[in-house]
Amino acid sequence: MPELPEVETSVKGLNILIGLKVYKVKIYTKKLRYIIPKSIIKIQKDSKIINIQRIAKYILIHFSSNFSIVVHLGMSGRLKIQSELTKRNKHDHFIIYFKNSKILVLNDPRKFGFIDFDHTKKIYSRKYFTVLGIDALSKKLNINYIYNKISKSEVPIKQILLNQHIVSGIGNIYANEILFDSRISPFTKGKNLKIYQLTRLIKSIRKILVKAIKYGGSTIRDYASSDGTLGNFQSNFFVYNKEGKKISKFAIKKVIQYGRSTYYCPELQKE
DNA sequence: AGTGAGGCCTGAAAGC
DNA sequence: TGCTTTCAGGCCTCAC
Repeated sequence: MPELPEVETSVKGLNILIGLKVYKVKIYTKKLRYIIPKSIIKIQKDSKIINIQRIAKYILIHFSSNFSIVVHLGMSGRLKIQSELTKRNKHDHFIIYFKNSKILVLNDPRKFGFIDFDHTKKIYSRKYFTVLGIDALSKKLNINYIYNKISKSEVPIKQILLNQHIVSGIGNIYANEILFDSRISPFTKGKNLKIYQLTRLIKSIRKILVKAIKYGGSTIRDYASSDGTLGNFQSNFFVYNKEGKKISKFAIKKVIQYGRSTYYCPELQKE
C-alpha cells in the first residue's frame, strides 16, 4: 500500500497512543517479510509509548523503556487501533495490548511488511535506514542534491523517483502523479533532465505529497488510517489508474516500466 | 558500481 | 457460473 502520505497519515492517527501503558505484546504470525524478533516481548509491562515517528516509509514507535519498534507496511500492511474486545481478523499478525483496553494491530495480507525491534540507540543504524536518500518532504531536497545524484544516470526518471536511496518516500502512485504535474516524461533519463525541469520536479514532489497528506492519503484498495477513516486523495489523481481517460483531448497511456505500471500523457509529457 | 529481472505473498478483478 | 490468469501503494537478492 503505502507511500509517504499514507505512512504519514498512519503516524498522525497513532499519536493518540502516546502515553499509553503496554501490558502485553503478542506475535500471531512469526514471519512476515522477516521473522519478527522474539525479543520484542521485552517491551511488555508498564512501558509507555513516548513518541511515534516516520522515516521515509517506515514507522518508528519509541517506548519509555528505551526500546523501539520499526514497522514497514510493505504493499498491503495496515496498523489499526481497536478495542481488545474486537475479534481478531484474518491477517492480524501482531498486536500490542494497552492497559486502557485499546490494542494496536498490524494486519498485512501479503506479508511484504516487517517488524523490527531493538534499543532506541541502536535502531537508527539499521542498514535499511542508513542507505536512504533525502526524505521527499525534506527542505534539504534541492537542485544541487538531485543534480549530483542523477546528472550522469542512464536510468529513466520514473525509476529514479522510485529509488529510495536517492529520494525516499515516493512510490508508484505518486511517482506517476509527480511526473505528470511537472510535465516530465517518465522515460527521460536522469542525465538528460534540464535544470528547469529539476526545479519543477522538486516543486511537484512537495506539492503532490503535501496535498495527498491533506486528503489523508489515497485509498485504492483497502488502505485506511489507523482509526479506520479512508484517505481521499485518489479523487485527485490525474493519471494513476486513468488509462484511456482524457486530459484536454489527450489520452492517458499505460505502459509497464521495470515491472511497474507507468501512467502518463504522451502529449503533455514529452521526452 | 550500477542495472534489471525474479521472488516474496494473498486476494480482487479480469479474462475465458 | 466457475476456473485461470493477471495485477497490486515495496523492496531485497542475485546474476550480469
